[in-house]
Amino acid sequence: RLIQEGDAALEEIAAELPGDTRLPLYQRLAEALKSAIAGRLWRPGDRIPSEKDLAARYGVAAGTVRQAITQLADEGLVERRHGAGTFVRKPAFDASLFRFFRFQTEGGERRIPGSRVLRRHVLAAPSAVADALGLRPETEVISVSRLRLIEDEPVLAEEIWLEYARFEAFLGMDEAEIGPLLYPIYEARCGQMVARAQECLTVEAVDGIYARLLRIPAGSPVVVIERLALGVDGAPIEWRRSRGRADRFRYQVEIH
Amino acid sequence: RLIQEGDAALEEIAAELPGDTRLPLYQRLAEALKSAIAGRLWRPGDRIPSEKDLAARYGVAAGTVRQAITQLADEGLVERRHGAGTFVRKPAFDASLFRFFRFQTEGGERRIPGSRVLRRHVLAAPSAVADALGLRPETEVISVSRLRLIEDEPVLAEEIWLEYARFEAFLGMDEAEIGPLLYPIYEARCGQMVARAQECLTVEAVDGIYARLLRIPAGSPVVVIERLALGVDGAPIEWRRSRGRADRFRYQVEIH
DNA sequence: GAGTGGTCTAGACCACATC
DNA sequence: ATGTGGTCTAGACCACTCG
Repeated sequence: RLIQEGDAALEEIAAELPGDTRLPLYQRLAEALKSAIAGRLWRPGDRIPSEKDLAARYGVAAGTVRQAITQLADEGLVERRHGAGTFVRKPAFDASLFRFFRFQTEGGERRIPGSRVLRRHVLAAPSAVADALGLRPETEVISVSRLRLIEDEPVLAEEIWLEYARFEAFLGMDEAEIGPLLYPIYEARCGQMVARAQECLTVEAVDGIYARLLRIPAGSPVVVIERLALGVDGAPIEWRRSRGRADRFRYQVEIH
Repeated sequence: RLIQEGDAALEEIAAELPGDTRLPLYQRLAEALKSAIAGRLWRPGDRIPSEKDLAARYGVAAGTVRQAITQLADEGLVERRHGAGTFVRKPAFDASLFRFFRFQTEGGERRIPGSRVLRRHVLAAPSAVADALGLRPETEVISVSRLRLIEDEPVLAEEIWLEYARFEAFLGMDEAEIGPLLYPIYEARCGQMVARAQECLTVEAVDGIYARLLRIPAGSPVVVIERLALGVDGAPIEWRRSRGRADRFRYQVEIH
């Protein structure tokens, strides 16, 4: 069957997929699949329907489904396994931040630092925070202070900002319930799934408060990492500023 | 320069696809296209033959050519322009390094810093250099010291290492001929084309020599950028270590 | 208008994972 | 043995660029 402008059959099929009909089919399909993941219809670890199934369900060619899934795979939302199926990926961003640092734990293995939440409270968003999170000024936000340690040695001091309306459940949690990784908690308790993040790295001289937290002399250089975590739909979820000792910083990039 | 029918360069390419027959067709085709770029049959800025042409010349389906070119595009070797053609990209890595730094030139515009070559000489490769460049120990290499400045203010001190056998021509150049960007020179004078690079960033306290070059107090923090530049075939071409003031450092990443 | 890349279809066969 | 993703073909039409 040939597809032509004004084809009645196409109109019918296209109506099943949401979004601007002028957009390519595979992009609208990709959006539909993302919604299914964002809406937790398909959860991390799940196998999604086969490409053939999806093609039949949406009434498109297998190649089109393939193109849509390729986009999800490129964005890291999904993982293909030859012969087995396509699976929703479990995000693990907290671990990725620590690729930036070398924490010599005797053997030099990579470990997820422990976490100590120092403070959680609610306040009207400072303008920088409202800006980053895309909120109206004065929206209520949660501020979290947190120290991360390896073998009782502080390696990173973090301030974390969350929209109160979305993260009220986090505020109610007992401190003992909060493990070293926050994103699984966001997902389980608050229904907020982090899909990707942007980070900005700079170097500063550390001030008194953070010097004390990190147990280094005031004025020592620290690497500052500002992170904006985004949901599957691209909306900001969390804004975070972390400080770590510059003398342990190490970061690798590929340039293309 | 356009690649045209009857072009000698094109004739040479039209042949059987080399490589392991067990590999997917599109990968062997991608390799063949890369060779044409590495061998400078198609040069930066050139338009390569159309997908249809390539399909006909290699006797494969258009979709297979498309898949191969997609791979080159993903690797940044080539750029597609809808309706116009597919073009070999001109690499511009020297500029990309300077995205890491903010150089406030009054108006805040982005500028390529000037270059002052301080020293060029030949010696037996130190083991770290031989390692990085994949050379046998004691191979002769060229060491280059270089300072980069904006409005007469030093912003970056670089040490650069090149294999003597490949870069003899560079050593013979007059200092006045050497502009701020080295990679175009490598390409024009030495036939060495940089396709991509790996960088590793750390923070150090600056020692006396570099402090003097950068005109900052000894012991100030500097960001150290180690770069390994690779050719189209993935072989190491240049190893470089640059030092810049930490207080002007700024770097942004997307995490997926 | 001619030529280019971009989207989409339909179907074949293969390599791999799982049962 | 069955079903999955991976490769490949052949051809249609669309959207865009350029002379």
